[in-house]
Amino acid sequence: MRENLTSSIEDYLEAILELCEDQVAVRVTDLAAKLGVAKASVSEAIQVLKQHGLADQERYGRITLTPEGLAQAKKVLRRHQVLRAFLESVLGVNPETAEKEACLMEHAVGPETMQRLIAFLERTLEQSDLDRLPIDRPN
Amino acid sequence: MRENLTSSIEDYLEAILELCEDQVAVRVTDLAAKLGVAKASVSEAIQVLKQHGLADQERYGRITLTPEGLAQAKKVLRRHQVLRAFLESVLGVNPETAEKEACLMEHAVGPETMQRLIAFLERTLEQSDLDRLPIDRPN
DNA sequence: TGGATATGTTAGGATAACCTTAACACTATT
DNA sequence: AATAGTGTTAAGGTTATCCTAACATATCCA
Repeated sequence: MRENLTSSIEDYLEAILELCEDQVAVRVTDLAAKLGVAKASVSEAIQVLKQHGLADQERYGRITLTPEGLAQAKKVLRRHQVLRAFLESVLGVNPETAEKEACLMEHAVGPETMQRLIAFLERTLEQSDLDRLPIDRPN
Repeated sequence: MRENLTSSIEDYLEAILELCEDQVAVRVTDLAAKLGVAKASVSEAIQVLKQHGLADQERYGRITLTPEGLAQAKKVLRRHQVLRAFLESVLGVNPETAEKEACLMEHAVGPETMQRLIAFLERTLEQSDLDRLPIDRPN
């Protein structure tokens, strides 16, 4: 189950995590709305996540992440946030652009780069900026 | 002709430019070797580049870039180099990883980010590092 | 409790972007 | 002009997306 995920599947994973935060259980409908795709597309993607052991869902039920799926999702989300913070707070890129490009770049950076980028931000940014980055060390 | 290029097509463009540098004229065979694909795949990609007005090639002839194609290719190559320099010289990422990830990220960053990243490097890096970045201002 | 409404699944396709091999068409070299 | 190298084309495969429409289940409330 450790093959690489496609960008799109990583996006689904990330979206599930984001929805979890305020809604506990994630519904196909909400995911579809958030990602702007048909419910059928979500159902398909969930099958893929299940095959990878990253999500669970019983028939007609809500979607949850497995522990492994949660870990993966957090990594993706963190990559996103760290990249956005870099673009916005270090480079001064327009927030909208930063958001959009972080979304694309998040699928390209590996663990080494992430670790180093975080270290860089920690010695560069104000504490107030860092506080807005939920960087749980273990992930 | 100003639609977006796919990552793959940008890669072809970049490779053509790189081959141009030492070989003047670029052959299908060389491109195929460089990119690790069949010659047929190169022929196909060239058709796409032609449709976009980015490359010229007469039947059975060598490949050249149009002025527009050259400009585009330079942009892609520069994005690559700037990103690699950032990863390697600022973050200290392993050169091989930096190269690989720059290759993925180069398709994700827009002009604003590029401009700001270059400015950042200019105030951060040693002159000796900057010298190795062929940054023609106009592009 | 039994419809109405919302939600989720499945089947069937469409599209796009890749790639390949094999056969053929040129070109160039000797 | 024969050979070896180079480029093209045709035909097809794969994979990852997405969609619509029809159906299945669940939920809610009158």
